[in-house]
This record gives sequence, C-alpha cells and structure tokens, in this order.
Amino acid sequence: MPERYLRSLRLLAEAYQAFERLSGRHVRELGLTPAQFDIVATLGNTPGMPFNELGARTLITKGTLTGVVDRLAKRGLVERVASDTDRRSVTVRLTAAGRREFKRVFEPHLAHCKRGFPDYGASEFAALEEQLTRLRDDLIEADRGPAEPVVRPGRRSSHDRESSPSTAKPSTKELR
Amino acid sequence: MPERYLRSLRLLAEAYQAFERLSGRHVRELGLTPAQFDIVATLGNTPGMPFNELGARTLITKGTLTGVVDRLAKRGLVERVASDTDRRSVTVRLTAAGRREFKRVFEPHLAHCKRGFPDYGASEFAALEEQLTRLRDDLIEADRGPAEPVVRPGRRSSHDRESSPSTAKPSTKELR
DNA sequence: TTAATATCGTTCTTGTTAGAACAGTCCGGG
DNA sequence: CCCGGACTGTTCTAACAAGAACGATATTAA
Repeated sequence: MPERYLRSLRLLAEAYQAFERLSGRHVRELGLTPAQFDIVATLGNTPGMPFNELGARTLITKGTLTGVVDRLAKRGLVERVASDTDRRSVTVRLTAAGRREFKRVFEPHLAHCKRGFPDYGASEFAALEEQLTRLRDDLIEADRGPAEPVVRPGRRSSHDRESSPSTAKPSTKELR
Repeated sequence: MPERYLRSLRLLAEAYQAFERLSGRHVRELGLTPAQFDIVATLGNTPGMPFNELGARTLITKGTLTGVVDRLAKRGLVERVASDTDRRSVTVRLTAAGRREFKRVFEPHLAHCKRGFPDYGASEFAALEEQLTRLRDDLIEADRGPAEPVVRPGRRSSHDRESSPSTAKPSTKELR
C-alpha cells in the first residue's frame, strides 16, 4: 500500500515545478535567470542589504549567493559595499543600471505569474495558505525535531506564523 | 498592496524546500543523492523502463538523466539494456546490487518522510490534496495558455483538463 | 523509395545547489 | 588582555538543472 502522504508530496513537487516553469521561462525571456531575478526583485526599492539577509529572503544559500551576485556584478546590475559597522559584512545594492533593470522586469513578471491564479478570491487564497502553512510548518518541524512526539499544550492556530525561519536556532549541534 | 498571490507562492516554495531538506538530508545519509534515490525508487520492483518514461516519472529532464544514470551505472546499481524493438531507445533497470540497494533504502526513507505528516487524517489529506491539485493545474494551464483569456462558448470548470498529448502519463502513484 | 519530420538518448554550456572547509572578524567570559 | 566560540562571506567540489545542438533511428506521406 503506497502510503497516502506520497500523493500529497507528489502534488507538492508538481505544483512547485509547474510554478518554476511558468516563472522561469518568462524570466529567461527577460534575460535573467530565476535566481538573478530574485536578487534584483528583492533589492528593488531598498538601500541594499547584507548577504545573509539577502539569502534569507530569497531562500538562496550563502555559497550560491556569492556566485549569483558575482554574475550580477559582472553585468553591472549590483555592487558590493563594505559595511562600516561590521567589517565581516558586505552590503549588496542595485546600481543605477540595476534599478533600471528592476523597473524593466519586475511588474511585467508579476503580471505574468499572476496568471497562475486566474479565479482566486480572498477565501480561496486563505484556504490555500492555510494548507501550505501547516504543511510547511510540519515539514520543518519533522526536519528539526527527529525526536519523540512531544506533547504540546495547545493546538496551533494556522496563522500564528511570523517566527522568522532564520531565527530558527540551527545551533542544535550538527552531528558529524 | 503587494499582490496576495505572492504569499501563496512564498509558502509553496517554503513548503517544497522544507521537504527537500527533510528528504534530501536523510537520503544523503543513506549514501545517495535525491535524484539517485528517485531513480532507484522508481525502478524498484519493475523490469526497467526506457529513459523517457523514467524521466517523466521522476520529473528529471533527459539531459540530466543521462548523467544521473551514468553515476548510478558506475556504482553498479543500474544498467543500460538495448531495446530490441527500437534501437534509439535504451532500457534502464536495476542490477542485483541495485535491487539490494532499493530494499535497503526505500522503506526506511518512506518512514522518515512520513514524519512530515504527523497528525494527518483522511480528511486533512483530502483538503491538502484539493488545494495542491487546483494550484498545480492552474499553474500548468497558465504556463501553456500564454495568450489572452480566450472567450470560449462553454463554461469553464476548474478541472476540465484538455488532453495534453505530451503529458498523458498517469504517473501519480510515485514517490517524491 | 524518398524526403520531410519526429523521437531517442547524448553531449555541451551556463548556471544553480548543498555542503564542507576556510580566513577574517566580532563578542563574551575569564 | 586574551581566548574560545560564533558569525561573515568566499572558495571548492560534486551534483543537478534547463536548453540547444547533434547523430542515429523511426515514422509518415508523397
């Protein structure tokens, strides 16, 4: 018996990859890769931000981020600026050309992706978000707490989120 | 107002990546990459299958598949067999060692991933699947019908899938 | 049969990804 | 002050990903 949850996982993967295709194809037509677009979109209308924050927002890990920023810098769209308060930290921000690029691609791409939600109303977004939020939280929890099922006091409401994923103390010593 | 659907997309990405971490980490501890596990799991308990079918089931594109199968073959887990009906086609199947590997990793990994659904009952799976199915179908539809909303005579239900000649594979009982 | 077309798997290129190791920096307690 | 531990971004490696070009084969129609 092939376990019910496998169907949900399959659907999750298919939905995600469908979006990646929908979004990625369009982004490439605009002349950027998906990761590059994420960076430009995240930096748009901001004064720039350090690597770690940029990585947290775009869900791109730091090792990858170095390379993506390298390629964007080579194209003159972003620049690295040394932080004056922390010499370890580097601020990444759009150049003038980067801001033009942002204006060129951002709104058109959002409009394109919006087509993936043709008939959604408020209640339908709410239902979708509720399911995805619970799934995400359960998956994160399973990944972090491999231990026994701890009996917790109350049931969790579906929208008490907002604990930043970056705050999720990963210092739970990595075994190795 | 930064467009409501962006929140859903963010949740989709977070849920997907949470699963990738949960699954991927465990798979790597078992000594396989996620893609390699997918191949072994898909070939398990089958007489083997051609590249294109294997790619459709695992959602791995053919260019990537060549390399993944190469590495599995180098490790002696799979082998390429020439098709006797179509000389372009190559059947991929598990070797004896591959079948042992399948037995070693398959069930344990399923048990591991199951922990991502700790308290799900039938109705909760149904609710999740309903949301994911609609989302997937809408995203696929948006990717395929890039043109303006064509006004067609009939009414449009959310699941009037037009038969796509390319993806007629009812492969929805696979893992991952 | 022949020619146009489609499919199959491979190869190549560019880019992304996770993970580990690393050097430099920061911060806290002794 | 100094030291151990934590953090920052970089580098390296192995692998995956998407797309295009390719050679070999198959299919179809003229």
